[in-house]
Parts: sequence; C-alpha cells; structure tokens
Amino acid sequence: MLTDRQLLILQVIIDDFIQSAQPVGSRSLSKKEEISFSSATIRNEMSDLEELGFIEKTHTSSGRIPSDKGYRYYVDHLLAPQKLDQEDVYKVKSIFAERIYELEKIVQNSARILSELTNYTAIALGPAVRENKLKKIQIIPINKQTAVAIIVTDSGHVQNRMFQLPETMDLGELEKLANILNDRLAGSSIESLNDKIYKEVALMLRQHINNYDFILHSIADTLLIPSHEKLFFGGKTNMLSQPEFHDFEKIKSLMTMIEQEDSIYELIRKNQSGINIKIGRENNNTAMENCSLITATYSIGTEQLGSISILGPTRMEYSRVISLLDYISRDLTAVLTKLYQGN
Amino acid sequence: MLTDRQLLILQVIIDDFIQSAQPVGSRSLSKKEEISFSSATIRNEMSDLEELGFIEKTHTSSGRIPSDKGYRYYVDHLLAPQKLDQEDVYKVKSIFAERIYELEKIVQNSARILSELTNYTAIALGPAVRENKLKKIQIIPINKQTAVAIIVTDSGHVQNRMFQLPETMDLGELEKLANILNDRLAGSSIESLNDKIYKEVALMLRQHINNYDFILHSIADTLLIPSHEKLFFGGKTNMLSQPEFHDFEKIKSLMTMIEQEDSIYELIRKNQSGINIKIGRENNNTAMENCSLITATYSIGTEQLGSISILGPTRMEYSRVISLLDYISRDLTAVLTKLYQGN
DNA sequence: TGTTAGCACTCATTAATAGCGAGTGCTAAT
DNA sequence: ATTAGCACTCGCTATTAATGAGTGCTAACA
Repeated sequence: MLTDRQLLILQVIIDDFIQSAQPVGSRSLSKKEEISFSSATIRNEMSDLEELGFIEKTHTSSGRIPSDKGYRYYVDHLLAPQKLDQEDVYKVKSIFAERIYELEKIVQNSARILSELTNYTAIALGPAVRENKLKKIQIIPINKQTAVAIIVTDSGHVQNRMFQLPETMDLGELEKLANILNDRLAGSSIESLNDKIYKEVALMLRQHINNYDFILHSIADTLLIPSHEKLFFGGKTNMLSQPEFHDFEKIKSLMTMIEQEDSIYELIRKNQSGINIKIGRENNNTAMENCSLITATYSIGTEQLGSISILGPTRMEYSRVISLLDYISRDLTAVLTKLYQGN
Repeated sequence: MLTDRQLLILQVIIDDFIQSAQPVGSRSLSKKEEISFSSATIRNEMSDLEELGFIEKTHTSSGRIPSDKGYRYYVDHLLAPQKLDQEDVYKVKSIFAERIYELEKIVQNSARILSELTNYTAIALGPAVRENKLKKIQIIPINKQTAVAIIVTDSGHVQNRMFQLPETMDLGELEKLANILNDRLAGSSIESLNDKIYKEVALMLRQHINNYDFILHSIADTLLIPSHEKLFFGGKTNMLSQPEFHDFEKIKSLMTMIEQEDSIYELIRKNQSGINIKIGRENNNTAMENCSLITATYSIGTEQLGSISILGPTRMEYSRVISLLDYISRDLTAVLTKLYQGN
C-alpha cells in the first residue's frame, strides 16, 4: 500500500507530466507548493514508486514519467472530477441546438465538437440498427434491369441497395413482391431480416413470384446489415500536434490505424455502459502503445446504442476528458430517449 | 528554345530525381549511358537550364532539382506515355469484376485500387446527382411527430432526410402530399427541385394540405442537394511515406487540408474532361506546394459525372499515374455508359 | 567555337569532442 | 526518518574538423 506522501508525489508527477510532457525531476518537484520536503526525500520516494512500477525513467539519470500502471492508479484512485467551465457546457449544448432528428447527425456532431474541445481525436460509433424494427420496405424500379430496394426502420434509419431484376419481371410483380415482404417482415428486428427471408418468406415468394430464385438472394443481400455501425471521426489530425508523436514511425502507424475502420472498430467495440478507460498497452495494439482511449456509451432508455470515444496520448487530460464524455453521453442519452422513447 | 541536348539533360534530371528524391549532380549525370559528354559540359548546360527556370539548386553547391516549371515542361513535352504492365491492368479490371450497380461503390473502389497501385493518395469525386431526374419521392411516417422523406433518382441514387410533422397531420394527408409531389416533380432534375417546390408546387399544396406552411420548408430542405458531391479517398496516409514530407509542418498542413473536404473540393472542382495536371504552386494552395494533382474525369456518354484524382509529391511518377488514370477513367466511362445510358 | 580537364571553392553531412545542466543514487550527518 | 552533500550519468548543444558531392570559372584542346 502506498503512503499518503507517495500518493501525493505520484499525483503531482502525473499532473506535471500531463501538462509539460517532460520527465519530472526531484528538484523541480520540491519547488512546488504542494510539496514541503526536500528533493532527497522525494528521490527516495520516487525510487520506491519506480520499484512498484508506477513511474519510469527514460534513461539512468533522467526524471520520471508515469507508467501505464501509474496512469491506471491515477485514474482509479487519484482523479478529482473536474467541473466543466461555462464555455465547455455551452459548446456541448450547441450539439443539440439545431433541431436535428437524425441520430447519425447528432452523433457525428458530438464527435466534431468533442475533438475541438479536447484537441484529441474523437471517434463516435453510430447508433446500432440491429435491434431497430423494420418499418417499411420499398422497391423502386430504375429501369428494365435494375431496381433499388429501400428499407426504413422505426428509428428513421434508411438503408438502400440496388439489385438486378430478371428480364421478365413487370411492375405489378415487383409491387406484389414488396407487399409480401412488408406483410411478413414489418416489425421484425433488422438483424433478423436476412434469416427470416429464407425461413419464412421464401416459400411465399416461390408461390407468387416468377423468377423467385433469381431475386431471392438479391433481396436477402439488401436486407443484410453492414458488418459494423458507422464510425464518425473528429480531429483525425490532432495527434500530429502531440509531442509524443513527433516521431515518424509512431505517427505513421497511428494514422494508418485510424484510417483502418476495422481496427478502430475492434478497439471500441466492447464497452460496458458508462465510462471505459483503456490506457496504453491495455488497448492491445502496438500503434496505440502511447495512447489512451476513453469511451462513453449512449443509449435510448436502457438500450445501449453506440459510443463516443476520445483517443489521446497516454499523457491525456483524463479528468477533463472524462467529465466531457460523461456530460455529453448523458445529454445524448437524455435527448435521444426523449425523442425516440416509445414510438 | 531548348536544344536537344538540354532537353535530354532536363529529362534525365527529372527521371532521376523522381526516382531518387535526391538533387542530381553533373558528375553522376555524366555516368549515365544516355549521356556521352563530360560533366563540365553538363554543368554548362545545367547552368543555362537553371537560368531558364527549369531546374533549381537547394544550396549554392548542390546538385539540381526540377522546378515546377521544369515539371510542367516535362509533362507537356517530354513525357513518354507508359504502357501499363499486366498486373496493373489486372488490378484495374478488378474494380469492375464484382457486379456492382451502385455508381458510388464503383467510384469508391477505384479510389482504393488507385491508391494501392500508386502509393499516393487517391481522391474520387462521386457522381453528380444534379442533373439526375427525380424518379420518386416517398414519405414514410416514423411516429406521430416525425417522418422520413426519401427521394430516388433515375440513376438509383437515394437520399433521405427526417423532418418534423405538424401535430394534426394524418396518414391520409401525408399520402396526398406525396402524391402531389410525385405528380408535379417526377422527371424534374434534382437541382431544380427546391426551386420548383416553391414556384410550382406551393400553391397546389396550399389548396390541399393543412398546415401547408409548416411542412413546406421541411420538404423543400429535404429536396436540397448537398453542397458538393461525395468525396472518396484512398491511401490518405500514403504521403507520410514520401521523403519530401519527412517534415512535420509540411505533413501536418497537408494532412489537415486532406481532412477538410471543402478545400479538397475546391482543388478538384473544375476540370475539363480528360486528364488535368496541376503541379506544385499551380494548385494555389500553400499546403500543396510540394504536391501535384492529376485528375481524370468520368462520364456517362458525354455527360461529365465526376472525377478521380491522384495527389502525390511534385516528384511524382507522372507517366505511370497518367496512364493509370487515363485507363481507369476510360474504363469507368465505358462501364457506366453501358450500364446507365438511355434509361 | 564547342568541349573538356583542372582547380578553387561551397556547403551539407558526419563524427569526434567538450561543456552544461538536470537528473540520479548513495552516504553521512542531523 | 529526513536532508545535505557529492560523485556520477546522460541527454543536449555547440564547436571543430574531415569528407565528399557538388559548383563555377578558366584555360587548353580538337
């Protein structure tokens, strides 16, 4: 167990390093007003803290920097929740100022604002449509060979895809097709559609529609949900300004990873509701070794919809970011719940 | 006018620099097999070429590098069109291998493949919907207060937006609204819709729809086309690997510009059909000082739809990039024309 | 007269060197 | 238990010198 003095020193080291990005030495620590003992005492304590794994040296005679473990302890035990100042609150509120009814736009806005507020990179995972219910399927012929299928969910999400028509299909038959699909599938969850088409609708189609086999797969494909929800980014290039990324290999691997939606999705996928914090190597990703990721989820009622994350250096302003994320996600949840609860 | 020998030297300097990214000196030039005169002679010629503005020195005793003007001359007069090798052709063909009916996906694919083939950044400007004709407007109520309007064009493009309903609006009335809109607007170009709604449809709506004024603007907004077509990117981070961008300020301003869709749009907006080449400062953008942009347009029939560009360092493989872009854009135009011509 | 050999000069780059300063660990005195 | 003191480490910066790839200019040559 750490003594009070060790805690104090750890906290001051981390606060200082977050601010300066420079290793913190015993002498400069001893000058701080919070600290009333000599640099020699601090050196002894730092030596212990290092042995315990909370801080590290960059070389034998350097000052100390926090380790992942140090940040973890800081985040779990030492963090004083920061009050947002008026300007922050004002900016966050502006996300909801416009009357926007599309979830995606709101979420996208949140990412942008958040990145501006923090100067880090914001990543928002768009609302899941998996559990949305099908409102309506429209099939609209474009020309003799092609038609576009449009599905609309009960949250107003629209998704569409073109497919090829069999030669012989006429308008009446297309309409019949759409009717059957709507009769059978309206109200079903989006994620179940593809399944249901084969299990419950196929037979019906076979009876009523010519060229049934030709069109079945096209339709089924159309109803498939994308492998993951949309990702929205804000401040993708902000990390270029962080001193820890003034190293070409580091920035390159990070930027390349950010461009790869799959790996980003992998990073932010599983999150319990509330605030989730992954520090440095906890992210299990070499490109993220010097980064922390803080994620907050948003919901409608109790149903978790998506998440908003901040990606910053491990030397991140945890307190501020957590406060902001917490605030935004609560607001987002409240607004969305009010808008969409109990359709 | 340049002598043949000067042309030869200019060409060899540029070819060498494109390959090596290092200033080219007289001695190393004299060793090339194409060149059969002494380094002293070359120095004299280079001195002239510099005076004429085709090449530059990085410092008083350095080798020469091509200037923007040098590249421009090279591109306009010296470029030998390069034959694509089998592998390139194969990869380009793969863009069209899948049976995809959505223009946007094809264009997006082109950008990705092109960036992989060149290791530069590819930017595709999606198909313009401005001149598409309206196929159908659908209005689908989501709940008591909101509905989603969906418009479909004759090319299968779908665009949708949610809007708020007046309290008193019932289903029948919504349907009536949709019918009026379809009657009046089907077949009109997308860019004219917003206008027409106010000029030609407003009166009709006023007569038949309660709360006409409430809904008019919502509908009109929905029919507004976005300020510019979609942009698709490939290889956004490729420029990080170019030696000319191993400078933090440069890479930062370039990446930041790439993230700003507006400025990218500004760069690639106006292009005559065919291949367009902008070298370095010709782009009129400080972040692009060390970049060239080569753009090819694609069309359906003779109607220009969009463009595909390659953004690379001024020291770019012009010959190869031009060949690739030319090839892809022709293919794209051919495929699209075949698919969509004369709906 | 166009070409080339030769030479003095420039400048980026690299390696070696030294001094500075911020830091440490350890020891001994308080 | 705390602290003053001291030797030591190491990154950083500046200086210097050597190297080498390049230049421009001049004079000789074909």
